[in-house]
Amino acid sequence: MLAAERRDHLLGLLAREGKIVAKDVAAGLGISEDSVRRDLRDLAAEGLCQRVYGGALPVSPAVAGYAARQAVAPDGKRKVASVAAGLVRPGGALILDGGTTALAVARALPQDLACTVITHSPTVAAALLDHPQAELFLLGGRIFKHSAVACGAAAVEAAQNVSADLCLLGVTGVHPEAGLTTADSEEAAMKRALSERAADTYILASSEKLGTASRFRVLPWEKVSGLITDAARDDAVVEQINAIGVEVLTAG
Amino acid sequence: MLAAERRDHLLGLLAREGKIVAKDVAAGLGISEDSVRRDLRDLAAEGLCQRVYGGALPVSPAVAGYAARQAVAPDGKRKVASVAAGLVRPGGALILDGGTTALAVARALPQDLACTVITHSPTVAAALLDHPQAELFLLGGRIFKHSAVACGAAAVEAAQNVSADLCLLGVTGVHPEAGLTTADSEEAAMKRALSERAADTYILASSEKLGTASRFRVLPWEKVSGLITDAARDDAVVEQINAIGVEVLTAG
DNA sequence: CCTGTTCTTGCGCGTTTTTGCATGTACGGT
DNA sequence: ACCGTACATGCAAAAACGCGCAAGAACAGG
Repeated sequence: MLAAERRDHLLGLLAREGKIVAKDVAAGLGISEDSVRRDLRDLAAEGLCQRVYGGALPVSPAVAGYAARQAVAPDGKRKVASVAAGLVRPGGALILDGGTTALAVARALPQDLACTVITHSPTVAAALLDHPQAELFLLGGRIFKHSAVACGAAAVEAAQNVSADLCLLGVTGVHPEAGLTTADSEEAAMKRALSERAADTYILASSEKLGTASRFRVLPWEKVSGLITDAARDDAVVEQINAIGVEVLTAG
Repeated sequence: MLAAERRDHLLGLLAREGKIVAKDVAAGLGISEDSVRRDLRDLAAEGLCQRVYGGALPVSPAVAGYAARQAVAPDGKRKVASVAAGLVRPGGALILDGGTTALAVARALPQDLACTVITHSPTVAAALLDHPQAELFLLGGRIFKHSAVACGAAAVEAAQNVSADLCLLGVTGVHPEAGLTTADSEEAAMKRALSERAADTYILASSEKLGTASRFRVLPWEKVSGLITDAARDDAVVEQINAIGVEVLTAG
């Protein structure tokens, strides 16, 4: 049994049955549970499955979690969102990323703020429908369920036709050396495209993202105007980022 | 039964039935009530449910979802949506309009239907995020707030790049002579553009729309494959439309 | 063909997580 | 106010996990 063959088998099983129990697979294939666990760990690192105690589940449950997650914005994200919302000038144009933090920003925008918001996230767009003064522009494309945003060639192309004063990006990894990273390459490309269409780019990073890195790089620090976080001003990672020359806005 | 799987099951149950009774679930799954209680406590800690004596409730009526929200949708629209959802073939491609009736269709689509849905409505897109098998394509453009859909030149242009088997359109006026009409010219143009990209176009029309006409024409009857309504089969307007040669699907 | 290296795989071992049960406490209906 | 039920907590057994290690296979280069 080839290793790659085994991984395919696991993915097939996952798609067919909706779950994987490490013990059963090991017994069925006559290999050790360790190998199964190792494979599962690798697949999870590539975002192809979700590792859970006892086996693995498809990544899609993460989507179900998304709808539920957006109901309650953790305190950290709310603080970050509030600071970010303060950066938006009346009459200005804002490019707003997708994800839970960006959604929190949308909700934190003053109800009667007159500005233009450009987004590739249907949930962000839906959240801004009740801002009567806000002009909304939606970037279309194939929707990546994982994070509920439009990505891919069509979305990047659509982004080329807009420009703005400010771009607020969410990422999954913020690291002094690795820069800004995210788990999906398409998403990374999309965020890059958005950033290039704005005069200034600020990163939304609740404290748990600091010091971590994901697989795909979004931007190097040079392309970023600032970082918005709820971490303490004397946090080790915050100080390192400050030393690079990036403005850090802390939400105490 | 994996622990994570059990938690998903609980969340699903919560969304479907609007409540969880710890005892029943424990009996149904053949596990101890303690495990159920522990799971509920964890979910509550993450803000995914509200713990109550005896079980749990959704964190907010909005998340309760589906069962509750659909009850909010007027009965007529729900019936129309249900019939419309039945027209969608597995593996097929559907162009879905915006508006409350189209949103009801999105919610009426089977959770695990594998199909492609193209829409210019961020709310429809958001509603379909939890359909793991559905491929979603969003048409971008300037958002018209009153109906919450992308319209205008960019949106029409984006629509030119897609095609589908079926297009489901909502309108505000359905009249035997005036044809299909709506209140906004941009929206009318957008609906026209969508209709042209699909092999078949069906109109979603709850009974109160029948016999009325709005300012801007969307389509003449010749361009329409059928009408889906909750009006009676022997309704005067329905019979007139039938006489024109348009298929009328009634949702008894 | 031989050798050193790298990668994979299975196993042992200590650690962590889960789970059902028992106990005492808090709650809600009657 | 009382009684049954639901609850939290502590506990111990079992399962799952991660890590390090060593044997073996595959591989590259001389």
